[in-house]
Amino acid sequence: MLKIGEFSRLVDVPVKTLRYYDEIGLFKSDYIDVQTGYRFYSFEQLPRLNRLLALKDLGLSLSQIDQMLQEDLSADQLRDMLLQKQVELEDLARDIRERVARVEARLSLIEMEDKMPDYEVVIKTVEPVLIASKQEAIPHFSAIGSVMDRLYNGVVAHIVKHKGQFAGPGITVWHENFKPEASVPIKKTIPEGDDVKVRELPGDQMACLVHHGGFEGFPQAYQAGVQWIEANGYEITGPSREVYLQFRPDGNPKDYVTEIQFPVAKV
Amino acid sequence: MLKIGEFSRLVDVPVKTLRYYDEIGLFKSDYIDVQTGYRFYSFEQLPRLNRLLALKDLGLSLSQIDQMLQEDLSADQLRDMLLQKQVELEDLARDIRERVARVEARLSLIEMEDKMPDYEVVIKTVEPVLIASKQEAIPHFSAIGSVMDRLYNGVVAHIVKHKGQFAGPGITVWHENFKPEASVPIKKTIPEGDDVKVRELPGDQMACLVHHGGFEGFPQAYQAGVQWIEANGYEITGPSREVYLQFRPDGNPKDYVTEIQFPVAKV
DNA sequence: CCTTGACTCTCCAGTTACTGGAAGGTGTAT
DNA sequence: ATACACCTTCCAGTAACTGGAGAGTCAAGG
Repeated sequence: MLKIGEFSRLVDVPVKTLRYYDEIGLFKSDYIDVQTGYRFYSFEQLPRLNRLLALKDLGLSLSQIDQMLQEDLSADQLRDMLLQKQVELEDLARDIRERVARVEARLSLIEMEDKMPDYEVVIKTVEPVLIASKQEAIPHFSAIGSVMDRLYNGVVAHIVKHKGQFAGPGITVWHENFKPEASVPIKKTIPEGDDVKVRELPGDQMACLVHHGGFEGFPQAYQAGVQWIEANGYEITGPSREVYLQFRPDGNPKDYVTEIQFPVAKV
Repeated sequence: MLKIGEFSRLVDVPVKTLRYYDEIGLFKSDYIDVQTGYRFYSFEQLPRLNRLLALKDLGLSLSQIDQMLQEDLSADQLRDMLLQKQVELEDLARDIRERVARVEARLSLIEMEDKMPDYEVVIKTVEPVLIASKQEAIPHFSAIGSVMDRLYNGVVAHIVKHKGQFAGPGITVWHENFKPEASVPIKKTIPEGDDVKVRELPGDQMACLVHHGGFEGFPQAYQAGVQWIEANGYEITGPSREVYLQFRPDGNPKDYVTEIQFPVAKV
């Protein structure tokens, strides 16, 4: 019979930890002196503790270990638990590799620019939204402003006409061939018009970044987004979106806030 | 100005989490209504939150993020923190790879034997111990028993003669050429004898396993130990030891408990 | 025999980054 | 007027310990 300190030295497990295992019932002392409350451990307990420690070394949680230490567990059940743990660990390993890649990407940015990047890209899930929208090709780069004005005015007029309720800031979806879809979220569906469609913009996993300021800064922002997506092992899976979080045609462009979203998936 | 729920949807962070960040001062709401206590967030806060989320994605703790969000941090400091995190992550990655290897080793054992292994091997650090010891080559396999008896009797007699105090169970250190060193831990140093040495057995990282029963089972136990060490990417770096945790020459061999220790290092 | 120091006990608090729930106030649509 | 969604604070719980306070126990030395 060994006192807790002796046993602790023998198995190289802190006294506190042994008491904790005792408390949660994972590994009870063999015998407790009624007078003093001292715990006593025996050599017969070593196999159980060593098995416990070996399983802990595999990264299993104490409650999983508790299950695995049950005598009546079949080899199949044991295998299943280990297989599950294996999958878990491999997921974790992948996760960490990605993390390392992100840290490296950021380090190289800092090396280049000696500061944090201008645009922070985050992955998030956006909810589907019901929108009314109008689409039109842009004939020439310089015409973007006027075309967009026209599109949004058309959509807004249509919504107002059908007494629709606005549900958020405007969103431009950039389809192929430089063909923007000017969309305005609405609370409930309304009839479609000649050229105003009503549909649900699907939710998706998006790489997002926020741009503060006028539209002249957009190219840089897009570039930063695309670079991040490449560097972090994602690929763009659909049309990007611009969400005009803060915008008024008569406002100061400096105060504009736009979120740029790229639907992405892990390569 | 956005209420917490709206902001939550915008940044895809749970309301609870935003409140928590507010509480710990990591990310405060822009403004709080004095009447209602409602938190309000502004678009100007997006860059800080996005940076926060990006850093969180790297695996930094909230307090580290808090530091990195300070405005007055130099690029050098930023780089140092990231480099440190990189090292940390790489350590973690290695750790997980090793864990996966151990899980696989155990799975293959279970496949073979349809149960948990008979010997659990654990790595632990053993403390240095002061010992008195005597060494002698074993002429022939069959002579182990008698030689050991003689050695231990000699050491014990020597200790008693010099009024030394015993400090634990006997330990045999198996040096090369089948030359065991019978050692008995003592509390304080005593004079050496003709063939009894007094020295400190160094502490080390050891792969340990516990054998219950008589000496006839030792070969299997050693085999299990060596196999584990190979399978788990360690190598043996010195003489192995046997610690006779429970042993009496007149006792029943079934009750013997012996710990076998291999000094090891990661390959 | 007494004291000292090492050891043990229980109980409580703190760690991280939240999550869940209860009880109660607020804002808006029908 | 009343649902209902939303907001508030406060409290408890998570995993696996770790640290500390205050009090009792044990063995050796003087």
